[in-house]
Amino acid sequence: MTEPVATFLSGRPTQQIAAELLGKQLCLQTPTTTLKVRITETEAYLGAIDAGAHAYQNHRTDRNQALWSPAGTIYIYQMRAWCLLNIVTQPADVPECVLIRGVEPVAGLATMQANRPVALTRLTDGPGKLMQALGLDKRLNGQRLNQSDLSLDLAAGWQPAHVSQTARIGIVGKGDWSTAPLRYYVTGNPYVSHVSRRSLDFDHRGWM
DNA sequence: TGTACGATCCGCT
DNA sequence: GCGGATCGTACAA
Repeated sequence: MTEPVATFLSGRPTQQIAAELLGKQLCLQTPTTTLKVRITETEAYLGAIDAGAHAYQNHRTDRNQALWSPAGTIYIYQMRAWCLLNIVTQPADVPECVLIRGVEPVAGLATMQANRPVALTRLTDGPGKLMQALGLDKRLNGQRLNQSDLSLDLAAGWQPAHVSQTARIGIVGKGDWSTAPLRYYVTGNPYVSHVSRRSLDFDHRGWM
């Protein structure tokens, strides 16, 4: 992992990292092209204390062991028929992460639409959808950002005009953790899950 | 706009 | 078996 990314991911709470990842650019090197996307929606998962997290009470399995690796490690797991992308955010043995729930296409749109032939507005507005559009699966699980085909390019980021903060999606029956405001998204951006089409900013898509 | 349901993998009972 | 950090289709209003 290159030094700027290590610095970005170190020494701050996972909630703050989740918020600041909005607008940052992810790059995926494929055999034929480079796919680029900007992050529009994230969720923070706070490890051992978080009843909504896979690492709750340090519960460790074959599936989630990447969470105990250092910040910058990629954690991908399968949910039903879909794979979901997370970035580990804390030092080794602190199993916190950020789930990437939405991204806005920047480059390689034709490849993404070939991977996922749906309308543009539904291409990457969900955690499983964006993985299908990028053509990713569990093979990247346990690898590291910027030391694999997937990298975080901090220099190319955009700035959200406004960030919305809500409860996480799909965390049901987990007490206060079901309502904790740990989901962050670029207000008005169309590439965000579970937003009504009427509330979108068609001029700037929520960017400054 | 919303609710219901099946697809289909992993971890638990 | 059952349920989950999901998604697409079917169907109702």
